Amino acid sequence: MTIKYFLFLFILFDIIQSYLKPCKTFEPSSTTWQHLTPYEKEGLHSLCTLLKKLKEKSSSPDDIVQPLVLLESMERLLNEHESDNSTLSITGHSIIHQIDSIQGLNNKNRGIKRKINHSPTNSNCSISPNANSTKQLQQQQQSPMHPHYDQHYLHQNSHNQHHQFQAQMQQYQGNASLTTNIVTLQPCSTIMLSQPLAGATNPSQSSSSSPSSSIINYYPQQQQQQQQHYASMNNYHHSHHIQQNGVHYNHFNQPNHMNGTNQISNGLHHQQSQQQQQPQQQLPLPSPTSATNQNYTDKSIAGKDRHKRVRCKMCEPCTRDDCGECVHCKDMPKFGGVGKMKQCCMNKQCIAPILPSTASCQVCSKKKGSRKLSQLKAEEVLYECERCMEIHHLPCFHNTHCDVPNEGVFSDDIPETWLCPKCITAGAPEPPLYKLRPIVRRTLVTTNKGKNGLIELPYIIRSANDVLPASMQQQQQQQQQQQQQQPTTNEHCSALDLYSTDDINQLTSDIYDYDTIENDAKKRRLFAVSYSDNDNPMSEQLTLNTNMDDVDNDLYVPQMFVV
DNA sequence: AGTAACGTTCAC
DNA sequence: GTGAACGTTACT
Ligand SMILES: [Zn+2]
Ligand SMILES: [Zn+2]
Ligand SMILES: [Zn+2]
Ligand SMILES: [Zn+2]
Repeated sequence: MTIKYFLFLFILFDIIQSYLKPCKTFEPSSTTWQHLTPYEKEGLHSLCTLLKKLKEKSSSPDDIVQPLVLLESMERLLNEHESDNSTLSITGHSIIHQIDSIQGLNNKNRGIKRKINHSPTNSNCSISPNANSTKQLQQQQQSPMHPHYDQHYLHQNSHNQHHQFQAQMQQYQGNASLTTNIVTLQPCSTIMLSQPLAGATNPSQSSSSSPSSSIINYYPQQQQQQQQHYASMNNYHHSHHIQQNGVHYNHFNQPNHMNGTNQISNGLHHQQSQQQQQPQQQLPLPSPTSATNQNYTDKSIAGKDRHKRVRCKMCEPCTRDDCGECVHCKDMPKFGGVGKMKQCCMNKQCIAPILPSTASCQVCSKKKGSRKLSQLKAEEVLYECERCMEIHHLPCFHNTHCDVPNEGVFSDDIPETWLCPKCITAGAPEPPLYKLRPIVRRTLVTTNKGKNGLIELPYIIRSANDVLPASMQQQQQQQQQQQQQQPTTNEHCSALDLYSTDDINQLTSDIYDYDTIENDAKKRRLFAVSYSDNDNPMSEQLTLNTNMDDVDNDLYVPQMFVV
């Protein structure tokens, strides 16, 4: 016991000695004076007392070579740090959350400044650039600061951290030519480095666009509550049942509220939608009425009605490894990033996104489950409508919508996707690409399908005499089928024909491994065509039962099905 | 519970 | 129009 005890003591002494050594050369007035925390002082004090006692008993540990000297230095340290300000010592709280510019370096303030809940109790303290009053700092923690420090953020509860921050900033100001790096490693320590961490960033160069800012914080700011507005796509169907002939279309009230995916947006953005009835019109009209943001917020829709698509894990990109080089990889913790972007590696974007196993039929509520597509019987396959986003088993759909005259049309590009008879009947206009799910849109873009990957409305667009007798419909279906097999005018064009050179450049510029993806897409198209050539799909459809187990066919819904 | 990453929101 | 951020969903 005693041995352990002394060993412990010795280690403590050692640590304290080495820790305090650098401080001896500074005066308390120096800006680099290291203030001790109350705990350090308390511990030092008790150690000091203990060593004194031991010495009086002449039983000081053998491992302490010069107990007297040690005792002296400890006492001196205690004296020197008598008046230390504990608020300037290490507090365990990170004081800097985002600093991109120091003294005009890297002035650009990047990243999102989320709109803060404007409640006065909000404790976030992004610093307002034009706030000059320091009173508010004490009143609320909305921390305005010296204007010089705008674009910098403090954490909450930062009255004392404010001092810390200023103390550190003073060092910068005092050493205009010297670049000192503050690295907040974790909430309990802030370490000052005299050189940049990675690479030898020349301080004199850092006024340029060097991405490595002088202060690096590995701990992001306390996360603000992000109020997400899920104007669920399922909003769409709420009025759907009401109107049979009218066209429901999501119109755009918020042209600036768009949907981006990190780095892979290809210029197509998803807009917030609101349902609107547009009787007998094909084209969406922007609503003249001003809808507020609240119109888009429907928290009742949260949760189960929100479903997403997931990667198939079987296509070629899905089987790749994280490249470790793209922005998303670099953001991942496993590659040393902080994990803010939370996106899949750009090199392994799925080209056949599927419904998740949790997706369920809107009629019978049965879940898809973890079975592969090829293991399901045809009537067990769930299909999501490309436009209304509803998910149904085909039998369930027809059981509940027997009044809907048209037949569904299936996508040959996106698994488990169709254009439901309701939407066909309603003549829902083709959604712009940016209204698709990012993962779906990406697939269409990377396979060079673009808008041609969208399912076309079969009848209504073509002829004015829409209402056809059932037999005629049957005929037309067959025609459609044929047209699909012998590609339609649209598909007839090679993908390159469909885009201007500029478009191609636009498309290709963002695609990481474009050639590979394009080859995959070609293979897929070939496969789809060959499949539908073999049999007469028309006669097979209803009894199909997806007996394609010998082919690895999980990813690809064959060409056009007619239900 | 922990991790991956999708979809929405927002700043620029 | 574009990309970062981040809440949320899906998977393990
Ligand atoms: Zn990557
Ligand atoms: Zn995939
Ligand atoms: Zn069902
Ligand atoms: Zn639909």
